[in-house]
Amino acid sequence: MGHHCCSKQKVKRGLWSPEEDEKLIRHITTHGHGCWSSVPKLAGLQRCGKSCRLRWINYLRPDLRRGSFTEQEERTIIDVHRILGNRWAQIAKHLPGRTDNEVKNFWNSCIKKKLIAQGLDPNTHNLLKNKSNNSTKKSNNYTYHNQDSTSTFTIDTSTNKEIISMDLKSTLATLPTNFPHSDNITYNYTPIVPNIEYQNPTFVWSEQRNQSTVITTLQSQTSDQRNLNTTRDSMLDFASCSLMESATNINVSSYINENSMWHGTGLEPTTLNPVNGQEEEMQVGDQQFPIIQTKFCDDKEDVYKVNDHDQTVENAFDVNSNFDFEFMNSTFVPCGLYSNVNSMDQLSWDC
DNA sequence: AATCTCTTCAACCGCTGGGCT
DNA sequence: CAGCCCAGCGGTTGAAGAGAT
Repeated sequence: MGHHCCSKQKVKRGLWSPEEDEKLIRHITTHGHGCWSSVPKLAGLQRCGKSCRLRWINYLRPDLRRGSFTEQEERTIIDVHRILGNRWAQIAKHLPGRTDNEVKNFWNSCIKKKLIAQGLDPNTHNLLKNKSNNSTKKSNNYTYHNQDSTSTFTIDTSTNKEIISMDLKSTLATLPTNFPHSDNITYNYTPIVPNIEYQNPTFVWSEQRNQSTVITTLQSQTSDQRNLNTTRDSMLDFASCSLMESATNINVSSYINENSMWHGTGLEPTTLNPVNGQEEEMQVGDQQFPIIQTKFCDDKEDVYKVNDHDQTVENAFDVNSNFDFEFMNSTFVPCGLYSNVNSMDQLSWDC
C-alpha cells in the first residue's frame, strides 16, 4: 500500500538504488524540486513525492555533512536538547549539514545511553531519582567534589555576601587567559572538573559587582583551540548564568553557547575585550563575533523558552530559601559529561 | 561456520499547520 | 468557514551489518 498522498500511483518502497538516486539528483539539480508531489513523475521515479523529498533532504542534498558527530556537535545537541526537548528539526538548525533525522538517530542510539550511564534522565537532564537520596536533600552548605580529583567548592546559602566560596585546591594553571578579569571586579574561579589533559575544562566563577552577585558556569576551550588574542569569541561559552540583584529581586538568564541563543531578563550579555579589559555589550549581528545566530529573548523571529528552568534557577539562588540541588545537578553534572568523569559514581555531593 | 542478539540508521507512517480556493 | 493539498515534523519500523555465543 502506498502513501495516502499517492495511493493512486504504483510506488516503490524501501531502500533507494543508486540509479534512483542518480535520477533524483539529476532532476533536482536541473529543475529544482518545485512541488514534491510532481517530482517522481518528472524525474521518472516510481516513488511518491514524500519519499523523494525525504531522500533528498536526508541523504542526497549536496550540503550535507557526512560522518561521525564531533564532540562539539554532541555537546551542542545535549545543550539545545536540554532547553528544547525532542524538537529535532530545531536542534538540527544548530548543526550545519546535519538533518533532524540524523540528530534524532544519534540521540536515540548514542547520547541517550550516554546520559543514562551518567545517571541522568535524558528527558529532563536531571539526575535520575533513584540514584542518590542526596539529590533532593537540602541544607545551607554543600560541597561538590569529583572523587578522583582535588577540586571542591562550597556553596554557602547562609549569607547574602558570599554566595559561593571555593576551595581552590586544584591547579589554576589550566585557567584560560580569556577568563573575565578586571581591576574593579573580584572574580573567583574554580574548575569543576580539573583535568590538565582535558581540552574543555568547566569552570565556575562568581563576581561581586556593586550590590550584585553573578554566578556563572563556563565551559571553556583552551587557548590552543582558539586564537584568543585576536578574537573576542571566547567569553560567551556559557552553560548557564544567573544574576542576583538582591535577595528579593532575582533576574535570570540562561545561555546555551556562544553560537546559539540566550534567554532571560535583567542581564544583558556582555563580554570583556581581551585587549583593553573593558566590558562591552554584545551586539546582535556584530560581525566581529561568530554569534550571528544569537537570539534575544524578545526576538520576534525566534523566541526560545526555558521551560521550568527559570523556576529552578530562581529557587537555586534565592538566598532566603533552601538551595536547590536539582539546579546544581542539572547544571553542573552535564558540564562534566565531556570530562574525565565517566559515571555518576565519580560524582557525589556531601551535605 | 552457523546462529542469535544487538545496534544503527534509512525510510516510512501518521499527524499538524499553513496556504489556497 | 470548510475542505483540500502540501511541506514539515517526530515517532516508529525494519533491513542490514556487527558482534557475541
